[in-house]
Amino acid sequence: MQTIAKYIPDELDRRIIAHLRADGRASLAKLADALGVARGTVQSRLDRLMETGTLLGFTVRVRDDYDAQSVHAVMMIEVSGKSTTQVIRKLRGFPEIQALHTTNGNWDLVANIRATSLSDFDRVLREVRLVDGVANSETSLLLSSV
Amino acid sequence: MQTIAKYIPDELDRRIIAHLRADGRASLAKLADALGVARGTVQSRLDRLMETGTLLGFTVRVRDDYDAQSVHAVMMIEVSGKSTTQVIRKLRGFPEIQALHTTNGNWDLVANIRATSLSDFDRVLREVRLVDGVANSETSLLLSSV
DNA sequence: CAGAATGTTGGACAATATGCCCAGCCCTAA
DNA sequence: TTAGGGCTGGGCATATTGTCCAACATTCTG
Repeated sequence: MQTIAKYIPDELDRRIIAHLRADGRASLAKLADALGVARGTVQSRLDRLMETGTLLGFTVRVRDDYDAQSVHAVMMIEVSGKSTTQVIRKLRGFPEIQALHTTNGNWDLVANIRATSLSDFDRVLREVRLVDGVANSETSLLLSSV
Repeated sequence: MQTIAKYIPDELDRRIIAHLRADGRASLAKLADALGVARGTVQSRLDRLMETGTLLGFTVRVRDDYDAQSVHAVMMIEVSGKSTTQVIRKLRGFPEIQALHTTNGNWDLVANIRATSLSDFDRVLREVRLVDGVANSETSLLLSSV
């Protein structure tokens, strides 16, 4: 087994992240301007933050009540063999998978799924189960928040 | 006072949002390509989604342990008999339970748990299992966001 | 200490992406 | 039928990105 040293963001990294949290689509030029550093610096920092996994990606903030009429579920996934990394890469391609976590115990991955309709949801489930390396899965539809 | 009619996103809006959730920095051209519509369409839709407040803004997804080292888990709960309502009431009293959903299938409830330490987490698990009406449970520690 | 490695800077450049405009087309409501 | 709204494909100027580079400062290392 290999020990992966976690990248520790420094002051500048944190300022970049703070700005991106407020505006995830800010251009590198604007960020560099706001932070008082060269554009290339922001660019390389951002690359590194992504490579090291400190930043997982970019997303959009949606109004709270947006998901009212959507299908929400949690899917537990068992991965066969050592293909976890590949499976993760594949699953990250599903826009319906809102969050993806590794886990311990009976399962290997926990996915948060959101689809726009039951048929859409059904399609996603089928597709996920067809992903190479997905050995088994168990899905719980979240019916209501209580 | 003026009544603001809430803008109702249609199918295309929702597909745009789904993609942006997966990649908030995707270019309009790529989105248009992926969705099979003209770039101008995506551009005007996105403008409208922002103007109407359906979309609140863009942000970055940061690795879980960036802010604090907290323990995050999802707990599947089976309730015995017809005591679901009572169990829910009890569980809602746990500050560590961030979200609680009813569900179908093998389990009755899905709880999102966040604790500040492993020992704290352990305490919560024990207490939940002691709640009257909780017949069975299965907890998956979420190790990392991927 | 000297040299190497790393990071930042300012600048350059081509390739992309954006913002804005247009005319034409289709559909729906009046 | 007419008007309005939305989508399309296109054009065009500007902004942004990805990628280099040489120069300089700082840190690490033997």
